[in-house]
Amino acid sequence: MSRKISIIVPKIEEVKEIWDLLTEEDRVLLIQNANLKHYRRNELIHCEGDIPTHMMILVRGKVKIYKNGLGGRTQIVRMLKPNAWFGYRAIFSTKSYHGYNTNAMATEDSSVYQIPASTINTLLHRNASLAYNFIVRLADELGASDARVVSLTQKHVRARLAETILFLKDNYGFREDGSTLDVCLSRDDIASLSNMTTSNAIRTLSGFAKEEIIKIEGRKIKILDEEQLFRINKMG
Amino acid sequence: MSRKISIIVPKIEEVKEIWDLLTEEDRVLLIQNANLKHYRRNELIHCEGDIPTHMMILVRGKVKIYKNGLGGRTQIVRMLKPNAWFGYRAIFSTKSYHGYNTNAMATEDSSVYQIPASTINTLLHRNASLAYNFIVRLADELGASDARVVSLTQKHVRARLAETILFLKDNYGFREDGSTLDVCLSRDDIASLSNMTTSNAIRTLSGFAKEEIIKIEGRKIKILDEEQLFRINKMG
DNA sequence: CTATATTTGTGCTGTAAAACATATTCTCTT
DNA sequence: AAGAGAATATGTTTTACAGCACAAATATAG
Repeated sequence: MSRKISIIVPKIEEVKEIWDLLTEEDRVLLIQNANLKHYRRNELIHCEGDIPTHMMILVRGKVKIYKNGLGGRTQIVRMLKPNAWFGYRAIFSTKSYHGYNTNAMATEDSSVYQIPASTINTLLHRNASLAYNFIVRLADELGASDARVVSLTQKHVRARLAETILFLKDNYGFREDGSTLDVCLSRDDIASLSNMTTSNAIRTLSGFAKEEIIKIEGRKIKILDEEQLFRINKMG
Repeated sequence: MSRKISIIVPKIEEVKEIWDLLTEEDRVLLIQNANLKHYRRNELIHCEGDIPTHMMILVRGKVKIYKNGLGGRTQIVRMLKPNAWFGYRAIFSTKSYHGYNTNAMATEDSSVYQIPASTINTLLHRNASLAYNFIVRLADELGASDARVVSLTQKHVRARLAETILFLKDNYGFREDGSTLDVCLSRDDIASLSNMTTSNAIRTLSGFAKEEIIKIEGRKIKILDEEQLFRINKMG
């Protein structure tokens, strides 16, 4: 049974990160072409191999970007929060003739503006500030990705999990209580973020709980001792 | 004792990848500001923490970009060949107030054009084609970096080493004989590329040699059975 | 041209984390 | 509300690979 629910999302004009960079002419083009889409939790937004036709701006919800690895193992490469742009890397890459090389899935109900690749390319070629903004975004993401290579290959499970928890805190922040992460992920997703098996994510997580570094209540994670998480992240 | 040796490098005008995108005015600015520098084998070009002041274009030699990981372990994140641009990510990133987060070292005698960050920023803000070119480069590198995360974390040593050998072949190609890699790296560098210990790189490399997949002669690697390398890279 | 350091090559040992096995609890669907 | 299928939890076994020790071969310097 489907029930009508009113979903509140910002208008494209309210997505300051992009709007403020545009000229009047650009804005008209964007409004004419931006298209809002809604996704439910666990719905796939795009898939490895799909031909990228749109850039997307997440305006509500949370999205995971992940790759399918060997033997069904998946690796989350990015986690998005509202106002994040995504799906644009594949548009630009010379190496994307085989389509996206990541999957995007809503980890909670989400809304997304879709902007055709052609519109983006038009805007980029006539708006240097926008182009520069893309360069900065890509540079940041590349820096993060390079850093991830080292963390995920060299750190031990405890350090990797601590890093994941701290990342989730930095990215999504806390709820009203000031200590519970404002994001709910399955143990499996936490494992994919931290490059470990689900068993190990569960085990290590409950280890942290026993040491009173965190408190777990279902999928809610409350940080009790952030200092200690820093230490584990650094020292192992 | 220093002996004068004439080093042959292309003029900045001959670096087509950038020159062709520039207007007459841009070209004047570039020539006025580009500065050629030479580095000997194993010389450090920039270092983690250094404040990035220049973008660089490698015009002769080979350079490794690497990160210092835990306990002295290093991780090579990119290997450059002539005409590669580097050092530009750190210029753009909003997260680089602590300087570069990678090191760059010449793995053989190399020459590099240095272009001040200010010059690059001026060019980017008035030349949309150049900006777009940067976007494409960054998008490609980001795609490669994301792929690397999965390869290095999920594949086994044999597969990782096979991937490294195939990468070196794609990146640097063969010598005149059509089968010897046109690049000489220490076992240590091969290990850093493949995320394994030096011992394991040596062991696995001589394993491949025993299986007649490759032939090793000091640091020279000759590919005997590329098909088999593909298979090992894919299947493990 | 020695002397010292670095790189390369092998074997052995220990261990972190994957793989597997099995409950138990949660959460969808009908 | 009941039953099926996920997701969570925890213990046991296995193994891939790091870590170490040491020898031989190269490279570098004095």
